[in-house]
Amino acid sequence: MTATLKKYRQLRRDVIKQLYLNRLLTLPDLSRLTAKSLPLVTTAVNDLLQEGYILESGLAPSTGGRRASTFLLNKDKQKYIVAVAMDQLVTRTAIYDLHNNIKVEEASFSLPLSDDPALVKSLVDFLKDYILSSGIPQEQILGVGIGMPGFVNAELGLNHTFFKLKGNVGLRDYLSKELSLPVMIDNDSSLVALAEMRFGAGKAASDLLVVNIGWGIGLGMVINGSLFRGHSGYAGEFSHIPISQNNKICSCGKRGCLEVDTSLLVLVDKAKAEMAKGVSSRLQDLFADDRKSAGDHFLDAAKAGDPLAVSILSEAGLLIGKGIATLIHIMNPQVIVLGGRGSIAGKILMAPVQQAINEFCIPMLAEQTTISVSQLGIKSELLGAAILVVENCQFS
Amino acid sequence: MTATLKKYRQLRRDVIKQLYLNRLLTLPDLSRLTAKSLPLVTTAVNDLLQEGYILESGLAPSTGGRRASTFLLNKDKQKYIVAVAMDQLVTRTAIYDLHNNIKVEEASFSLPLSDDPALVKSLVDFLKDYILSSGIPQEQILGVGIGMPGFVNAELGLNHTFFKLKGNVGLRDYLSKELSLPVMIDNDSSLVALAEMRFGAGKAASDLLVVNIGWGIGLGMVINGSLFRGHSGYAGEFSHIPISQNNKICSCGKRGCLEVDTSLLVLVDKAKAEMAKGVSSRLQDLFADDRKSAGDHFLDAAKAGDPLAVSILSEAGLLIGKGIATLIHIMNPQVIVLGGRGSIAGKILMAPVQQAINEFCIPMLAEQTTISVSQLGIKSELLGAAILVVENCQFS
DNA sequence: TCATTCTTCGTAAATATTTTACGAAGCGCT
DNA sequence: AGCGCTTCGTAAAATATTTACGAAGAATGA
Repeated sequence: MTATLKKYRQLRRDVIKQLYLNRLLTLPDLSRLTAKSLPLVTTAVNDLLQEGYILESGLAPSTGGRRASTFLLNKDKQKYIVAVAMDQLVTRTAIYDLHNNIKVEEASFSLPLSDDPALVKSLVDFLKDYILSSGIPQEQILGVGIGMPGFVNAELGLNHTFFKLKGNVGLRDYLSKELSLPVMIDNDSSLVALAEMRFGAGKAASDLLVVNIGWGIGLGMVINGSLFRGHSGYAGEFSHIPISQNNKICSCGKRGCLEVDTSLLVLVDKAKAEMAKGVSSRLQDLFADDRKSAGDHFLDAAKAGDPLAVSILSEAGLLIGKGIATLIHIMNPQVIVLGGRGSIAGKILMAPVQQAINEFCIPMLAEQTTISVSQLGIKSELLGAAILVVENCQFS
Repeated sequence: MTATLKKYRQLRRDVIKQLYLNRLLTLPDLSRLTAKSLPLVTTAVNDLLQEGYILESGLAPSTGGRRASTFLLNKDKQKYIVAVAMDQLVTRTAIYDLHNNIKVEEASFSLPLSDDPALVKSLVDFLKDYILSSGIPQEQILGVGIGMPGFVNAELGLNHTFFKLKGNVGLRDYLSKELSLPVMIDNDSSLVALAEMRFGAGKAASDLLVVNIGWGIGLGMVINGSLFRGHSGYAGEFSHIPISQNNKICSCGKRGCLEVDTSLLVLVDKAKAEMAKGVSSRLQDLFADDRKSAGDHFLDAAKAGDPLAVSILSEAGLLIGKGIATLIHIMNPQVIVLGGRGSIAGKILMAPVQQAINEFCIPMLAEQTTISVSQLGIKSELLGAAILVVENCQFS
C-alpha cells in the first residue's frame, strides 16, 4: 500500500514533469515518456485533471488514425520556481512559472564569492527579500534552484569550494531551512547543460556536451539522456585540463591549464595591455562604463566586430577548440554546444574552434559531432536552475 | 503471451548472466541484481534447476536470520564461448567455459591488419579451423566474441577501419553466417574495460576508465555501470588527443597525438636508436629473438628493470599521465586502471603517471580517483570477448 | 459523395508481476 | 533452553501490463 502510493505519486510527478518539458502531450506520448502502461497513465491523468493540475486541450493532429486528446498544465493552478544563477561576482535571480515564462523580473546582486563565512548570510537575506517582495505566497513556490561555481555535489547538496558551513550542515539543507522552501543546488555548468538538453540545442540529442564559456570554461555533460556529474560530482573541470603552452600559473596553482589563456578575465587583461601599447579600440570607452562588467563589454565588442576583441577572442577560440578536439576524441558526442555567457560572441568563436578541430581531430570523428552555438545564451543558467527544481520537486 | 514469454526469457538470461558473473548467488541476491521480484525470480530459478542449467549448492552463510539456498551454473550443461582478441599484428583465440576457465588453450595467428579484402577470408578460415579442431560440437558454443582495433560500432556489428566488406554486409553478420554461430564484435579497449569491470580492478566501481596500453593507447570507459561507447561507438580515442609537444606526424595524419610519443612501436624505435648510439641494454639480445614481438620484449625488459627500457617507458609514462590528468578533470572517475598488454610493466609506469597527476591535476580531483594496475593483464581482452558473448547471447 | 479500408486511440478483460503477509529457519543473547 | 530478532521463501492480495476490441477518424477509390 505504501510502496504503491509512492510509485503512483512518482508517476504523477513524471506526468507533470513531461508536460512541463513538452507543453502538450497525448496519453500515448505520456505512456511512452514515463515508460508506464497506457491504462495506468490514463488513471493518473484523470486524477490530475480532476484535481485541476492539468487541462484537456482538444485533439492532436491526426497521425493517420483516431485523434488523441491532448493535455497541458493548468495555468490557474499557479506554481512558481525561484531560479538563482551565481558567478564569481554577481548572483542573478528570476521567478518562473511552469510554462517557462518569467513571472518576476530578473534581479541581480553583487556577491563576489570568497571564503568569507558571512557570504551565506548575504545570500539568504537577498533571497528572502527577493521572494518576499515578489508577493508570491510561499505555498505556490515549488522550490529554489541554484547554480553555482565550485565543486558542487548536487546529490548531497554540498559545495566544497564556497559557502562552507560550520558543523556538518550542507549548504542546501541550511538554505532550505532558512528559506522554508525546498532548495536544490548544482554546478553552474551542469545547469547550463540541463537547459540546453531540455529546451536548447541538445533537445534531440542523448549525448551532449555544453562548453560553458564564462569567467572560466566549464563543461556540462549529458550522457544517455541524463546529466553526468562523475563519481563525486566534479566532472567537467574543463578549465583546468593541461593543454596550454603558456607558462603562467593558474588560479588553481598549476601550469598549463586551459583557463590561463581563455578565461574572460585574461582576455580583458590582454585587451588592456594591447591598448596600453597604443592599439585603439572601442573597448577603451566601454571599459569606462561600469554598469556592465569588463567581461561583458569585451563580449559585446567582439560581437560588434571590434578588431581587437575579435582577434583576442579568436586566439582563445583556437585553444578552446583544441580542448574540444580532446573532448571529441574521448567522448564521441553527438552534439557540442557553445553555451553560457560567452555564447553572445559564439559566432566569432565558431571559426577558430572549427579550425582547431580541423587541425586536431581525426576527420572520421569530427564528422560525427555537430557543433552549435547556444540559442538560450545567458538565460540558460537560470532556466537550468528552474528545470532542476521541476525535475526534482515533490509537487503536492 | 508473446511479450510475456520474451520478458521471461530475458529474466532467465539475466539469472544465468548474474551466476556467470558472480558464481554463487541466493534468490534475494538474484532478485536484487535482476531488479525483479522474489517470487518471479524463484519461478525462473526453479525452471532453470529443472532443466539442469543451474544447481543448488547448500546454504549461504548466515546474515543474521534464516540461511538462504545458493545456486550456481551447472558445469555438466556444457556451454562454451570462443573468444578472439586481435591487435595490429596478431590474433589470439581461446575457448572459455561458463566458469571462466580456459577449455581450449590459447592459439595465436599472425594476421597483420590492413586494407586487404582477403583478410576476412583468412580470419574466417582460421576461426573455422580452430573451432573444428577444438572438437566442441557447434550446439555447445554460445557464440564468438571478437575484440578488434579500429572504429567499431558494436551495436551494428561494423568495423569502419578494417575488414570492410563489399555490399551492405556488416562484418559481424558476415562472420556469423560463415561460422554458423552468433558473433559479437567490439573495440579492443572496450572489451578490456568490460573485463576489468566484471572481474578485475573495477569490480566494485560504477565509474571506471581503463587505459589500454598496447601498440597504441586505447581507452575503455564504464559509466553508470555500463560500457560507454559514445554516440557512434567511437569514444575512447585516447591515442589521438592533442597533447604531445612532439612535431612528428602521427599515423592518423595529425600532429601532437599522444600516440606519437607513447606507442610501443615508437618506444622500441627509441630504444633501437639509443642502442645504435652505443647505449648498451639487454634489449640488444632480446630484439634478435623473434618468437616474441619487439614490443613484448621491450615490456619484459622494462619489467625486469633494464635501465634503457625503464627510462624510455618512464618518459612515455609522464605523457600518459598528463593524458590521464586530462581524463580525471573531464570525467572525475572512481577508478582508473592501467590495463592491457602494457600492464606487464604497470609498476614501472605507475611512478611517472602519478608524478604527472601530481603536476597536472587539481589535488581535490586527484584524490577522488584511485589508480591501479590491472591484475588481469593481457588476458583481459580475451576475457572481455567472452563476457561480451555471455552478456548478449540467447542461450537456449 | 460516400462506402470501404486502414490506422490510431483508449477502455475492458485477461494475464502477469509485485507487494504484503506470514510461517519457517536460524542466529545470538540471557 | 527459551526468547527476541532477523532473514528466507511461499501463499494470498493488490497492482500493473498485455491483449483484445470497439470507437473515432483519415485515406482511398469507386
